[in-house]
Amino acid sequence: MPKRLSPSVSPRSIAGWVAGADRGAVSPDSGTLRSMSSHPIGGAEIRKAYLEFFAARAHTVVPSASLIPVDPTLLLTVAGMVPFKPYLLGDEPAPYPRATTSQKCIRTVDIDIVGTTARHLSFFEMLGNFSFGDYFKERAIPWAYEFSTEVLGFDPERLWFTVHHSDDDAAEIWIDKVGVPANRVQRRDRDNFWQMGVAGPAGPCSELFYDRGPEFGVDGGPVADEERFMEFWNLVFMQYVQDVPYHVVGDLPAKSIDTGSGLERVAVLTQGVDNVFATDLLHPVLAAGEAATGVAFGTSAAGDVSLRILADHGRALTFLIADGVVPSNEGRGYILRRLLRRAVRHAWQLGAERPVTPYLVDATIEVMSPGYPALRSGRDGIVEMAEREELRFRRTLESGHTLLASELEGMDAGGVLAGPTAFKLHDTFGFPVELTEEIAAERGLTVDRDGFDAEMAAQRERGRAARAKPGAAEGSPLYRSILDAHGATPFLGYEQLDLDAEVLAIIRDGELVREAPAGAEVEVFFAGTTFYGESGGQIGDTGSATTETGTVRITDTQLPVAGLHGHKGSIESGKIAVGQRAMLSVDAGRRERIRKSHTGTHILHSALREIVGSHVQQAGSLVEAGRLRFDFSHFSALDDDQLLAVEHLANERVIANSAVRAYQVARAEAEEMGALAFFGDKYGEQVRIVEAGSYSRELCGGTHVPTTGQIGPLIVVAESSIGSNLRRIEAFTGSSGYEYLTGLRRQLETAAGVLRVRPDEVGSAAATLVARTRAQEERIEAFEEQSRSRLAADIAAGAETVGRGRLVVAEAAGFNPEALRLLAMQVRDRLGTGIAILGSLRDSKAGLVAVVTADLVADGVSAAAVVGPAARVVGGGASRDTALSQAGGPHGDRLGDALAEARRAAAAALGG
RNA sequence: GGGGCUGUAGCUCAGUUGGCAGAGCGCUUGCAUGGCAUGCAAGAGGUCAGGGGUUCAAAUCCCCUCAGCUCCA
Repeated sequence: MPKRLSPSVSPRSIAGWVAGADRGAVSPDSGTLRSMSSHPIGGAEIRKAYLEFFAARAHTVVPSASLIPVDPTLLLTVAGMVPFKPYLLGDEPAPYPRATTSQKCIRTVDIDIVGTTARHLSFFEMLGNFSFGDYFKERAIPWAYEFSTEVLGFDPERLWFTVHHSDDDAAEIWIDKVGVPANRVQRRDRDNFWQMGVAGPAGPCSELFYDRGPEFGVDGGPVADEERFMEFWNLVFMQYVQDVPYHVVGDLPAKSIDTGSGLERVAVLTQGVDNVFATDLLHPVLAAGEAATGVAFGTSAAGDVSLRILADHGRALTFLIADGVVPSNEGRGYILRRLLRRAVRHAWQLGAERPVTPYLVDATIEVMSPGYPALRSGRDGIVEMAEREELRFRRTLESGHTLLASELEGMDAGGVLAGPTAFKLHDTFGFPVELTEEIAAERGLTVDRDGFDAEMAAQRERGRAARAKPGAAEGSPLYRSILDAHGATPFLGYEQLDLDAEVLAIIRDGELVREAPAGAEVEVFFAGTTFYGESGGQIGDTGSATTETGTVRITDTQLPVAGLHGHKGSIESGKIAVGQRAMLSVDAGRRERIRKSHTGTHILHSALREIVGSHVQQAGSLVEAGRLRFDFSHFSALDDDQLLAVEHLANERVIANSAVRAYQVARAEAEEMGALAFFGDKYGEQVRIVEAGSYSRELCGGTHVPTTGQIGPLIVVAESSIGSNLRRIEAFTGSSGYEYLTGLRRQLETAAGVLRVRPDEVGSAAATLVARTRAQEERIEAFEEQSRSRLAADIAAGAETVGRGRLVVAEAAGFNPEALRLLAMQVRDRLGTGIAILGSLRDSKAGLVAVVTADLVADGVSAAAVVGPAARVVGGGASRDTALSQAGGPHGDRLGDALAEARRAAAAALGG
């Protein structure tokens, strides 16, 4: 037993977690997991103890951030350090020297093995303590040991440790300072080196392992077996800078600590169970899976894997939806869809007939809402979203199932389903290959998995190739060097459009130059700028910059790296040089039109949320001079009434002419105010809020008009789909909106002139006209029918008896194929027994048709045989029907010959 | 961002090398019937998603647009 010390836990309560921890947790079969000693056992207890432990050591307790990271380069929050990345990388000053969190995370790289191991999860909570240039290894290591042994009560005899083979410091701290046996500190290479996969900070790490005992695997420490020796804590020591992975080029100025301890894994150890699914954090969700599918855990090995997947994915999808992710075919929406569909697929395989996601969501909320209260208030929306997607996928499964059945039809046992066929089912119809394999197996068949994988690889390659093309040469190091040399180039263009600023750097043809001559295409950087760099959907400003020796015409402004404004354009006259003062001047008219669109976008967004629903979330936008485009999440197309209502509300808000205010606040404050924030934008600790009236409040760095009235007409011109659950709305603003309306009015007046009615009568007049036209068409049709009838009678009257029936051959001018066929049928009906052959010349092309009465058809006479040779005479072909064969050809001048040919063939058929 | 697939009657879908637009279910009407998917008969219902092209002839082949499904990144 470890010696008992009084844990140094802060008495002050920690926001968010305490309530949850106090409720205790329920184990699968043994009542509460409230510990009898002072050691935490339940998941919520561990979470609380961890945060209190580090709070007592001067760490700021930071609430779990959203699964949607602020960092636009990341799809999801995949680790506890993600919210702190800017501080760890030194991009932004940390607001506190130390922090501790229990961070919700999603990681799907290991998704295929979830359920098959004791410890892999796609959704998990990461306990972490962080130091931003404050303490380093010397404290991180002893604290990790102290928490493990004294707070968690782990037996020191069972703890093992790894360090990087180069990291003597860490080994020394473990052995000499902490006093663990040297033989339990093992050295590893890349397993104990942390990096981002790209150039940047990196460092060795040290991990803590718990020996679960001989029944779990072989002896020899984590180097030998990671199932028996379970990793539960990773301490990352960020101390190096590397230019490419594994190539260290120097030391980091401020060394940092980033640790991560998987809450679920710790719970396995404190609760004495053998896998994460048996902990109080997962088991209730697994039980919900049993209830939903009617399959009890322990029935079969495959069933157990499925139930575990339901438990894990159920938690993941609940949290993803709660954080605003919508199932879609791209980005994080696609990850959600894949998790959800995998869960549904397993439920389906277990024979579940009812939707299972509502069970999983409710169980997850029950377990997790103490720590995440927002889950409970969002419950109905989460269930609706999940169930909607589940039902949709069930339909996909049904139709894929029938497709597969028809593919397997007629295959003998032992056969192999072709890889491309399996791939097509997967790629085109979304039918999982695992299901294909399983269903094939039921019939004694196998699937060519290699062929499938090859198709899959080809698909991936296509995606990569398409991706590699556009952003050819980024030249990011170049920009980085400018930023490092001069710092950020502040944007000063909210209040003014002109500015006197020094030229800091010039890039020409991908290289830094001292000066650039007339005609050169350049990207120029100034010490400050009034030009807005494209971001948040708002396009970059244009204008000019003039120095004492020349002028640059600026055609676009970008932010190649955060904080650095690149002004792209060409030297219009003279030359410019680094170090000169430049007079910057933004194209004021264009900026004004952009401002109108940007504020208009916010107003449109607020109107959409009000009319369509609060599930509407921004998924991207484009703000240009005079027009805007806004992408948002929504299930289906907006109907005309909704579109009209949105436009109406937006324009009411424009007309109300409310004030638009922009101000800076701390990020936490903004979140409390409920400002709408969106991924893809980068926000520091200080954020800018833009408010319009009382209805819109968004985090936004863009430029806006001071009052909404200045937006002018906001005219919605299009609403379309850009993928499932994603819509796009487009609108004109300002004078573009006005011009669009006047254009429409001109069109209307033109139409009114043509119709000779007042503009407000155009609709009814057009409707009347269409109705009258249709009536006339019907009358014409009737007349044609009559005249066709008379003509048919005349033609039939000219029939002569040949052999065993009557034969008539006639030519009628100007009949189209359809009319000719109808005529032929009428002739046939007046013939009794016989053959009719009609020809028509139209636009110098020949049309032919032959009909044979039913009794002759039964006798073996074929219309196709009669008219086929004739069709060849006019250079065409004939249909193969025996009762009626239609033919034709381009050589109208040969129609007479063709009819003669047809007559001969018909006479022969009649035996004449 | 890059692929694949689909769009035909109210619904589910057929439609052969391009040649008379169909089936089942549903609907209407009539007749039969002691029900639980009742039987028989008649009928209505179509911009073959929209537009352009090729062709003597296009639901069918080609191009564009719209809508939906799906995979990859």
